[in-house]
Amino acid sequence: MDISPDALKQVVALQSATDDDLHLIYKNSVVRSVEEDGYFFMQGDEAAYSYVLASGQVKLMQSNPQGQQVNLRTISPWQMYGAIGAVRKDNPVYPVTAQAMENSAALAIPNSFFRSALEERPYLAFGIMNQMTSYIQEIQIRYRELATEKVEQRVANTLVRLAGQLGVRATDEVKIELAFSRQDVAEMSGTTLYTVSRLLSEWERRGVIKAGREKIIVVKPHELVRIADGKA
Amino acid sequence: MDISPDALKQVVALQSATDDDLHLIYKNSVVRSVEEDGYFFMQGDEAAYSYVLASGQVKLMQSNPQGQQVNLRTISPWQMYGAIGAVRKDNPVYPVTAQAMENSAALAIPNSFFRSALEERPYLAFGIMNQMTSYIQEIQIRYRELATEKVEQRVANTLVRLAGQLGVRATDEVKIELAFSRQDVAEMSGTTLYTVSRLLSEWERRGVIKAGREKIIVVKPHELVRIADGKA
DNA sequence: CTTTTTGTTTGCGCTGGCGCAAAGAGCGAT
DNA sequence: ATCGCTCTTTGCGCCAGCGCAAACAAAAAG
Repeated sequence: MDISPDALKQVVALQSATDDDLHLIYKNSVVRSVEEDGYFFMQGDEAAYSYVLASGQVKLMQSNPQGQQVNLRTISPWQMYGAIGAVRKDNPVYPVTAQAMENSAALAIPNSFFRSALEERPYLAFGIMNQMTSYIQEIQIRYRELATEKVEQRVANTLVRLAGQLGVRATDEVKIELAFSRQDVAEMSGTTLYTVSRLLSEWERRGVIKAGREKIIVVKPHELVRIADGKA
Repeated sequence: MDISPDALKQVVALQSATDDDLHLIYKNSVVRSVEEDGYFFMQGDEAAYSYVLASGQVKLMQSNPQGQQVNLRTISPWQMYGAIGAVRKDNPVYPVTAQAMENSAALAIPNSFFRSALEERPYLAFGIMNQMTSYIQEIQIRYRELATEKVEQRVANTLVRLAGQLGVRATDEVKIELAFSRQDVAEMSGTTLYTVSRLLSEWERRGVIKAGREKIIVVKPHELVRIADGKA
């Protein structure tokens, strides 16, 4: 994997870093490659590194003692993750598990270093705080949806969100392609694989999406939004 | 309301602030009093101030377009809230509504000032980031609970959490008193007032709690925890 | 003390969504 | 081409939890 200090300019959380800063971060970090289905870290592990994804795709999830799990976030290249431990001195433990959805590589920044960098450069902290507030806002909205909306709306919302964040627009019309299993979508929507399957089937019948094995093509995004809003 | 710079030492988010810092913050702020059921700010308002609660109790909630709402957080004195706008330059808008549950007073810190204070004093930013990470961890757990656990467990969990955060221990045994309506608890647990009522009735029959009008006394906390864990 | 307001309880019927089970389909490996 | 693995679909039965409605209870107002 080729990661250069220059590539780090794409990292939103580090947007106000200087070239020197990025070089320093780069020099103090190591690259970690994880193959599909492997883990960057597990919930409960000591949080020693913050990560910047360079290639592949990673999902952050949380499980309860019984092993049921929810997907909290999907990470695409040049997003930072696992940075919670960079801030806390006390019990720096990852609160989530980071699993590679495909072969992935990431820059692992030692928190001891990252922490002192933040202490010396307030403008870096703002980048991190901005990311945190964005995430807080998103998860609060999702929390509200989970509490107040019904499954159909939540699944539609999940697709809309995914399409916006990491959908690949196909050539002609407004087709947006997503690579997720029914189980994945269920864990993102707080429902079951069966219910997701039934909903996708119905939407396919209506021509809103096209479904395949671990693939969902959104044909009429606008219609999905209507469903998400409860107007269908 | 008497708020002194010294009192601000109790604010966890400002724990590493110097006396001078606290004085400066104090001098640049104003006190806002809001009576019961009044609002400090509404979801969507321009986020011009960060608040530190001095007295009373405030709940942070979010509503959807249809007006259904969820309670995200309950603020007790010397907690900071509404600080999301302090960090973001772009669209500083409160993502939640802050409503007083009783007559309350808070120190309103102008974000323009607070922001520059953070820029100049990295150690202050760490206090804020710490608060943010704590909150992220809590809401992620609650999100998972909402997605994977059943109502009985969630309501029990809500009571356990409330008891831990702001329960007042009664003299003798381990009684913990809480002042919330069934509706409040429902909005914190992602369920309905009816279901909460039914559950509380049953638990009262079993002697786990004592219920009153806008009052819940936890008699056997340990038993509640068992229910929350799904072992009852 | 009486009235009004606000919060609580509980019976009842309904249904959204769960989850088993079994069949079907897509994809990689040999 | 065929096998085998994994993911998906769908019929079916079930029940947790919703929400109306009406009675009840505790405060607050007058």
